[in-house]
Amino acid sequence: MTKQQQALRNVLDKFRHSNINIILQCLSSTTTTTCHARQAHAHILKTGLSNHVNLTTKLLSLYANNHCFHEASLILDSISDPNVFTFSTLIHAYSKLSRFADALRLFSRMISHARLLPDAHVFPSVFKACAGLRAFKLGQQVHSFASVSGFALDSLVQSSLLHLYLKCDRLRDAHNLFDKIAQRDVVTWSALIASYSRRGCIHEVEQLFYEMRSMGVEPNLVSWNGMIAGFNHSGSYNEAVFVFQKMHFEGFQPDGSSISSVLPAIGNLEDLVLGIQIHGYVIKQGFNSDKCVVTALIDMYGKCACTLEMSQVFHEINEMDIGACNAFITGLSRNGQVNDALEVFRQFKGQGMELNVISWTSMIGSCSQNGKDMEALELFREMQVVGVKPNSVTIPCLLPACGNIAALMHGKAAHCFSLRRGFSNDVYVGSALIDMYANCGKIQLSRLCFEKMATKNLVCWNAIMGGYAMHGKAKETMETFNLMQTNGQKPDFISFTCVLSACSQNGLTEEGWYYFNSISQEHNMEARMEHYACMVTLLGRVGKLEEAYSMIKTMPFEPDACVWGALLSSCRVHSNVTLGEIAARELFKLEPSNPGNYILLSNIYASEGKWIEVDKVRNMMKSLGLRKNPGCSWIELKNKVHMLLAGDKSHPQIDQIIEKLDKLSMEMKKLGYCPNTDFVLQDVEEQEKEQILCGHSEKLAVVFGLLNTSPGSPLRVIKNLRICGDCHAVIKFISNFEGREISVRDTNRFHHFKDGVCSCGDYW
DNA sequence: ATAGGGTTAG
Repeated sequence: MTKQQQALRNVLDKFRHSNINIILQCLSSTTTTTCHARQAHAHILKTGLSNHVNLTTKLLSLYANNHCFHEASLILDSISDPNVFTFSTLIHAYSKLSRFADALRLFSRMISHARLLPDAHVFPSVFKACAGLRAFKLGQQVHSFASVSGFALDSLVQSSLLHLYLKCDRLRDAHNLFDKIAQRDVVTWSALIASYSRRGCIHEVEQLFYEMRSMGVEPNLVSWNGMIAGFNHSGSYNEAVFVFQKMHFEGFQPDGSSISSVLPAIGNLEDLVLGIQIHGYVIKQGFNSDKCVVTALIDMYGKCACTLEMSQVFHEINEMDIGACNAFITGLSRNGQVNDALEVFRQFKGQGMELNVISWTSMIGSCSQNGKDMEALELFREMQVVGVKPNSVTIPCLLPACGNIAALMHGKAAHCFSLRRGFSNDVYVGSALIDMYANCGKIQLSRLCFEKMATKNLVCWNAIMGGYAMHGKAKETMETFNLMQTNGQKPDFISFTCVLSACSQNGLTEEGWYYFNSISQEHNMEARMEHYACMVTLLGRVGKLEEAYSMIKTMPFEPDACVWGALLSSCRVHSNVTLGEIAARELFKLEPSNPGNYILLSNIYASEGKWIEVDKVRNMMKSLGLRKNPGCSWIELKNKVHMLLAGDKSHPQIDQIIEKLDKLSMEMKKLGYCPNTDFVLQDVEEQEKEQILCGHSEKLAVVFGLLNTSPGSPLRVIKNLRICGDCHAVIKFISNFEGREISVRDTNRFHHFKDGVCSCGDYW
């Protein structure tokens, strides 16, 4: 080869080199596919430039960023003399694509086998890998190594170490480090803001935001987004929307992150108008391919009860995403379509969709909130069979299902599971356990759980008080109520409902008035509907019907069916026709098709011998098509029941009751009627009722199961059976009612009672 | 080649 030829070759090489270099540079700044990487690779091989480290490093990066880690590591191995650049590139790619263990392995290979001294640039990727694996100790070792290598004060190293601390929940260490960092730029500040915002510490977020401004660091889009997310996590939805608008006003164009942070807030505020505006913006800006944005949109429409719009957004998705599916499932069950949700869930599963812990948890939660308790238990089992690990959120979703059907063994199993997995200190898990044990009739175990909890928040205190109240333990409820305040925990409206409910069940008028008045006088809060309802029940129970009525009249809001129902059932007990008529009239307006109200009124008339009025109510029911209800024919039957029960009213025994019921139902059947459970126990005192029920739950379930009852009655029985703690009886009982309709309001009332929120009404 | 942000379950 002549010198000229050699020179020409060099020029050509250089030309090719810069050519490929330009191509690779272009590729690295755009979205590429594996195909691009292969073409570039072929080009490099053809031109014989594969010994140029800078070119192969770029190629390696191209492969790695397209998830072709096998090719990338082959290239690394093929380079005879790899430098820090090459290693860093691959480490960075591993970290970026969440292959944290691979990143750390390669880092270790670089410093031990290749004996290369890293520069400061590689540390952010390594710390990110440690953070991703929550490997705090390993991170500290890497930090020591960085310090020995002379990078201790490098701002890159410090910032990424801060990130590691934050990800590993070392907030205090992070703050100390933050104070030491000399050059705090917008990235450092934003990292801290984001970390506090994830925890919902909105005061810290606000403070940091304004502190950074006063230090002359102007917040960027990421800082703003962190602030929006912070308000969102802390439940300050109005503020989240306000900050979003303010950010826009200050000239920042919201990006996908801003949208997905603000949409949940809009959904929680049910501000559909704003939600639709944001949807428009999403379409205009082309964010509808962003998975988080789409998920947040589905969630928002679900929260605004727009199921059609929600389905539309969901079905327009090109590439299915588990987040969107989960939001869709929850959206359906949130809007009372739990059967559809279950069907969709099964479909996803059948299609081989990889359901995650959120999918299973939300489905379990939907079932246990909608009376599908057995399904919830089955799903919990199934998720573990397919290898999805339940987490600390799954347990509080599952436990209500155990409580609803008094499935004590399942509840205990979930409790043990929580202990093993270390969830038992979680306040949500603890409160759900307290609630579950109370529902299964094991109030002592509730108490034990409560006492074992290291930290107690308002929810825990309310849970134990609700348990006591449910078991009619007024003394314990009041003691706990006082204790929570000496422990510095302020009561909320639920706490008051618990204590008032306990007072009302036990007829403690004086105490009831004291707590009721203290709501506004001592605690500067306003009494809510349920508090008034408790008071009406209490006054009604002790026979102060006029006082109860004047309470209703002076209520600052329109009384609901629970309040009038409480008055009506008291009127039944104390045979007050005048007030009974008033209450019934209101109830007929509020719930025209609830037969229970008509029955109660006719009960009152009958007890006063007003047979003409009884007939009128009966005709009213007939004209409304409520004929089928067994209560219609109650007068003839009631006398028979009373005759039958008269003999041993003081201490009735279950066997005798069953016997009488048998006789009764035969009599009734002869007359062409079915007995109503309300007959059986209506004149028995509460305390006695529990005595009767206790220990005889199964028999009772069988008896009641045979009866054709009004909608309220099965709920009453379920409650009593739950307090007996007899799972089998409850299940048997529920299965008797499968397919029969229990109205939504009844179910709500039932749930209200369960939460200790409502003690009123004619059912309990 | 270089750090920071978002969604869905209580």
